Amino acid sequence: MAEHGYHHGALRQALLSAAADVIGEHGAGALSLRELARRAGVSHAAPQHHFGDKAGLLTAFAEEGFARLADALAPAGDDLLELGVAYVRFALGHPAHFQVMFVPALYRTGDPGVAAARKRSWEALTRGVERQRGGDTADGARKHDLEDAVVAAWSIAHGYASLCLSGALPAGAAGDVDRAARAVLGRLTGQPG
Amino acid sequence: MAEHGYHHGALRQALLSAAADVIGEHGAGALSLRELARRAGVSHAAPQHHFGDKAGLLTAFAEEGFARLADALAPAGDDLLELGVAYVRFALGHPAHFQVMFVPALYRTGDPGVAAARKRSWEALTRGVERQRGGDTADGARKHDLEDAVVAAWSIAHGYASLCLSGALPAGAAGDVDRAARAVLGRLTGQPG
DNA sequence: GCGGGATCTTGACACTGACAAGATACGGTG
DNA sequence: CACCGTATCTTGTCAGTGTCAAGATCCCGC
Repeated sequence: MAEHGYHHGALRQALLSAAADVIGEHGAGALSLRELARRAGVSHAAPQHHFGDKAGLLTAFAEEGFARLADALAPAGDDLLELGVAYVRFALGHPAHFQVMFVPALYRTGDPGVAAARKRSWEALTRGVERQRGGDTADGARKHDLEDAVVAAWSIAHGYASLCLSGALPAGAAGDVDRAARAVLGRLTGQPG
Repeated sequence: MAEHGYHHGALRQALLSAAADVIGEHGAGALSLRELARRAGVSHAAPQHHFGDKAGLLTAFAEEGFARLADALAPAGDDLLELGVAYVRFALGHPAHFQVMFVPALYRTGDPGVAAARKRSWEALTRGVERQRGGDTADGARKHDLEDAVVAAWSIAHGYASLCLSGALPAGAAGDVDRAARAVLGRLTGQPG
């Protein structure tokens, strides 16, 4: 599985994996195709064949992220609070992916693969809100209201995750992710304490 | 005020201003000191005298951002909803600053100036939550609860702003920022419609 | 009016992303 | 098995960038 002379065998995945390490440690700005090639033990231009250019690599990286997010959200079913907790857990568990996914300047957001994976995630979120609100979304007014509710739920989960990752929060949340996330996200769904 | 032969006169501010343009258009990753120098009409190494290195420039840029955020939050007083709206309005009105401020890998987050400006912003946010909850924060349990409430409020405002900027939201919010923000942020403070 | 420090320039070096052309390995076809 | 086409990887090159070092120019206080 390694040490082939010429062909690496699984270079594409190796590069994506190395990218997660680098971005997680030093941020997306410090990412270098040549550094990834070095880590994978191939020549400096090898990545180009698989991804075309840097944006191509990050596009694949973002797609991988959205796919994993949708997978991480699935077990939560349609329980809104659990969806939020799963969202936060994904962000803190895959900081590099999360970081890239929401910076459109880094990759080609219109890429079909990315769009499909992103749609899966959005649908998982929407399902949770629909269920919590009773499920009747027939008339326009209620539909508009539903969208606001989805955005609100997504916002608080996304914002909490972002603030955690950016180190802006006054520590605390470090150890017990789920509990802290629940305490914050619970504010939205009703239970105040 | 311009066209000096050797001395630019206000290079530092000109560079920060140019940085806002570039980052706003092409993202922080596309920022180039040489490009900034070109836009300011100075030589390629001129920025170094004012900022030392790229991280130095972005540190100054982030500090400017936090200072402007604190200023933008001040008029909202201690009205929690208005604070949230002001926060979102700042983010959408200063996308470049907002984008840099919350990516610690880009600059020196420990810089004294940055820390001070950030503290001002945090205090403005906390004030709003304290007032909405009645003001009694004496005993420990309630204090802990207060912190959760601050984080929740900050999270939803920050998350909504981030999602808007990342283009992840299904359009809509574009035209009427204040209304859309109010509809979303209102979910947290109680009024459901 | 002059000296010193702040401001800017010029020149250089290593590193990066991208391109082009060539080398090597793999898989199917005869 | 021999062969060829293609996917994969390499080597070489170029412009652009960040950073450093040394020098030029300007402004202010004395």
